[in-house]
Amino acid sequence: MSIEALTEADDGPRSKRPAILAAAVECFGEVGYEATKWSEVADRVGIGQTALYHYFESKAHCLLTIMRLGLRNSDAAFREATAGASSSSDALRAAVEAAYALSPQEVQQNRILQSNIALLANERASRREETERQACRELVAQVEHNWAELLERGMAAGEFPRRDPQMMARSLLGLVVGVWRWYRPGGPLELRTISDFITGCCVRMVAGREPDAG
Amino acid sequence: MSIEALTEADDGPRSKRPAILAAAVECFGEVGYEATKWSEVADRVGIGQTALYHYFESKAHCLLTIMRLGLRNSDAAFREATAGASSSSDALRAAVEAAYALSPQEVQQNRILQSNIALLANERASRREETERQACRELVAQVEHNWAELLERGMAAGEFPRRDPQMMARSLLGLVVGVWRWYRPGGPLELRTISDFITGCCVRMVAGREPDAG
DNA sequence: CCACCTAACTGAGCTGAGTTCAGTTTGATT
DNA sequence: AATCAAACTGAACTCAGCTCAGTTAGGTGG
Repeated sequence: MSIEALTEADDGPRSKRPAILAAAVECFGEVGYEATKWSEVADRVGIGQTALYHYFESKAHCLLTIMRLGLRNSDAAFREATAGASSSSDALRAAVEAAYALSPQEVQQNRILQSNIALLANERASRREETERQACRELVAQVEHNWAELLERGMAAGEFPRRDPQMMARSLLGLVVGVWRWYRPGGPLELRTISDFITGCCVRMVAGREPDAG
Repeated sequence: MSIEALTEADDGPRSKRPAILAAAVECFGEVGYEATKWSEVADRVGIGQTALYHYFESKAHCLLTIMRLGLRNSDAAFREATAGASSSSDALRAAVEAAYALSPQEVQQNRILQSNIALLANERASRREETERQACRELVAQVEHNWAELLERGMAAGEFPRRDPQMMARSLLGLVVGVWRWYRPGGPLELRTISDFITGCCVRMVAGREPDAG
């Protein structure tokens, strides 16, 4: 199992942090955060339940970490995908395609992020959880900002009609990430097909003029 | 507080079911399902914690009921809104507008539905919870079907370009309900403004042709 | 080889929200 | 007033998340 998307710089060589995160992504993705027993994660990693607390303050702290890393990856993928685009329209296509260029594990990570996004709304009691939550909120704002900036450039260049960039960014994001609510790896639809379809929707939404009424 | 959207036929005159549902909508909407204490709901209604179990088998059963009633209302609102439309384009606009013609309490209900939609994926252990879950799944399918049918008619009539109706329906729904992830009553944006904006997005997505590349 | 240190880990037990249960109250009906 | 069902309660149980005091594993300096 790939653990690149779940590793951070400050993990020592003996650390089981990435392994715990990977196991948690599996569990949370399969049966949901609430329904997974924290001890089940420990079993999959092959350690006692209490060893988890050497790495994470709580089950919620683990979830928030997964969410932050997912957001970090999304942010990085957007930047990389749009860096070399010659037009805003190309950048838009590249950004949407990048959002779906994911391994099955990363898909799970995004589904988890999407399912538990409401967790970011309210303050957390413990220090470390709150720190992760704040980091997530900043990354969400950053991702929204990335899309809004792309839109603003396209509008300034005359490629896109002028519309509220923030609301448009949120709408695009809603459209793009809404897919994780129903897509399942190995399901009837290929991710490539979905990606092309959604790209078309985004382009029409952003670049399209109002069609004639009727 | 309005309790129309939370009442069912088989509630007796002394029943506190609607009151419990209303209190639960408040709590679940404010701090989230997981973070609300079941006893807090009892306190708001003014009954002991155990009295809740006279009406609901569990906290999850209550949540699933809230979700089912929200879906029932969405389904009904769609039918009512689109019944008298003269064209598919008008029906589309009416359907989107109807999705946002909600009281603050119904907005909360939709936010709860959206936040906990993943709960419908996995089987429930207890009978009554599983019954509610199945009902929710059928209503979700029904709502998707409503939108897909609207799109198919528009395509058949030549109003909309031909595209996969189911994927388009899901995309529209993702766009429409995605708003509940960031909208808050009393926030900077009026629901009316959002409604108009999203309507435009939906129309361009569905009726728009691919704009010229560039 | 040993002393030492820190990261990694464990078993036993605590905590509290969700839940069960046996029994009581309330209110309508006859 | 007697009766019955719906509505309700207090005490106790469950069990997943979590705490804590103490142990093991692996690496480093003497």
